[in-house]
Amino acid sequence: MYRDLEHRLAQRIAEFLRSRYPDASLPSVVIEQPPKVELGDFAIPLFPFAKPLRTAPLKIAEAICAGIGSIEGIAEMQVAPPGYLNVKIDRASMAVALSADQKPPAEVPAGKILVEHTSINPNKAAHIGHLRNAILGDTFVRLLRYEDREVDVQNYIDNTGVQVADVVVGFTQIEKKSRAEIEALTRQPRFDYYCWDLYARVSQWYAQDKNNLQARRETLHAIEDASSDTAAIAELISTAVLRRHLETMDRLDIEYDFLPRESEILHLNFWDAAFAKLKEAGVLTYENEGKNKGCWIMRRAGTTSKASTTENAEDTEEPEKISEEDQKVIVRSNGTVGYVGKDIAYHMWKFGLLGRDFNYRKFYRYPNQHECWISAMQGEKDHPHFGNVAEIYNVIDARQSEAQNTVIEALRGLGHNEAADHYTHFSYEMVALTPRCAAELGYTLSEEDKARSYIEVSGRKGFGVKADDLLDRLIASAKNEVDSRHPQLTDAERLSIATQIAIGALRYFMLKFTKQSVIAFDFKEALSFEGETGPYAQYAVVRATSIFKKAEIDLESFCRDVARNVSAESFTKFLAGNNADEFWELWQASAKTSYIVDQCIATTEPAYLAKHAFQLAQLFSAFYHRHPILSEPDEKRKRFLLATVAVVRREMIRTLAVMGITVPPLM
RNA sequence: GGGCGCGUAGCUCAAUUGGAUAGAGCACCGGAUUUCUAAUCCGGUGGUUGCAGGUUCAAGUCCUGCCGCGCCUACCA
Repeated sequence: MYRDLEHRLAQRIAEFLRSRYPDASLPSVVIEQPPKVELGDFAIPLFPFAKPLRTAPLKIAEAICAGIGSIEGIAEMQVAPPGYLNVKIDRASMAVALSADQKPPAEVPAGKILVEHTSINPNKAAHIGHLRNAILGDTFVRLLRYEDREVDVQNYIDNTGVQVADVVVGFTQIEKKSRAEIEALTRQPRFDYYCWDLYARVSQWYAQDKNNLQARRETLHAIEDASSDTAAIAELISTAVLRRHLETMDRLDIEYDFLPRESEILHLNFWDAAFAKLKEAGVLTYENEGKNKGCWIMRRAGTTSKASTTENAEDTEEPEKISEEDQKVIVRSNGTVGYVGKDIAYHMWKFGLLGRDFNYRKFYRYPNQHECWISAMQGEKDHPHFGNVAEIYNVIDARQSEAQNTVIEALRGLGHNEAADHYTHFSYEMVALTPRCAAELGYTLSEEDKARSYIEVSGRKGFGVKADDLLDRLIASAKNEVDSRHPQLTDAERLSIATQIAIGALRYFMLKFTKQSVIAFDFKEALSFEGETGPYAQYAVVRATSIFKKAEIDLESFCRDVARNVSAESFTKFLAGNNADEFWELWQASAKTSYIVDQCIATTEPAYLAKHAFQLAQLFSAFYHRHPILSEPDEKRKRFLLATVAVVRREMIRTLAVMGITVPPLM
């Protein structure tokens, strides 16, 4: 609604200026929000137009104001020094539309979108860093689905890499466990915790004696032979840990559609297909000398050749030499392909550019019956179609941006500029621990670490907060509160509420920071249920609902009735006039949800959504406190206040739902 | 050394991507409920936006140079 109106306004102003000044080349019309509600709903700064039009900004504003005529949905325009045009929405008609939950028709762009997130190495328990990834990714998926885009969610599983090999080494070399014993262990409830500790021990074992690293090399090699016992053990472990990850994420209501695995990328020869194309296009070059002698290399992303900056028309004869430090090894001198190479092949598949496909089988069925598929050597005959998408988003932390850019450059080198342009590295910063938090967890810190503002989590060292532990703590903490507030409920009911609160707190916490900010994790902040938190927003919804409950008004029929029978006049009475701004603020904020969703998608920044949820809740809480509704004697005014609550409540629930947060029946 | 990013209130973070008086939460101080739930609300204290220049009608935001911090920079993934 709001988004639509803003768009129309910008268009009309641009048209007006074009017709008034046909010869001038004009900058685009920027619309922003005035600092205070009294000033209006939209503000157009006219300073950028002063020079091209050779007219003072104020004069331009006056000209628009006087000449533009009426615009549907806009009530009035005002000129504001030193050069703004402030625009007010026709409040009553906007309120009528909002009450009826009208949505202007929007055309949904064609083409499927693939979002890849989570992608945890299946060799240990998920930790808070992985939670940030999964929550950002899942929220982005929900944002896209809110706009009716078709989305596939993929979780890439690196089941043949060093990290899995290390845990295999732990079981076979350190613990001397047999395959049967390991199989029994995988059936333990939290097998991933066992691996967490073991993985840390393996790292220590390597550090003790460099010769121990030989075991890693041998294991890594053995895993590649799918028929070996070692490969079977690796498969056993990685599959069991993967299952645990899916369970952990399911606690947060995060689901996947497809799990492509590195083992299939390897054994279905994706790389061979990609390698041939990359060689043919000259993206990869064979290195004859230096430290990378015998490797197939690519130019490292972000580095530029000296020659290409000048206008060298056609120098394809002589592929220019990449300096050693700008070389990225894709295929090692022993012929094995590295991670980036496999990623290039995988991304060619994503865009349908590889000419090969996975085989698929069912892997995990969610309690809601949703089916999650996995790549396999022998697949099922009937399966959904994955890959071959128009657009991709990879939720991967900022440390991997160079690798991501290398993949994009490879696609460009192959001539797939269209694909490269629709490849978005959804980059975010890591979650680290505050020194206080680390100490709390029982780690001894060096003096140097104590002085830092945060310390990086390390799976290798077993240093971090496990996702399930954090969730358990959040639930326990919320349960304490619910127990004392609602002793009349059954234990199961209280647990269910506490769980919703815990998830609300966690998801909000991970989303309130902008992506590029490192989260210095601290239990005190993460466990907080007050102030700018998920529970604050949930609580606002609960209060809104309880008004209707107490009055024994059925919310749905009330909304239906308002939508059908309300007139603009009945709203005007309360939304116009001098003291109406405090009410209008609620309606205006409620109107913005789609606008905010747009913004989140365009900037790949879900934090704006969290801000929106908080703003709605804050406005509502103040309103709730100031205006007793049920005791309101004026029936018409009471009805207006209820209509206000109903709309704000609806938008809060919607916004929270996009963040993956549900609202408990009471708190 | 090179690449990417960060530096804003005591602490943790925002700032509609260059716009009007830099805003929230926490902490601290003082207040509010016989009322629809106090996981709430209202008020107060708190700022030379790391430093120095520059561009612009307008700079926390862009450019240059410093200072400090983090990450990346393996024939690991």
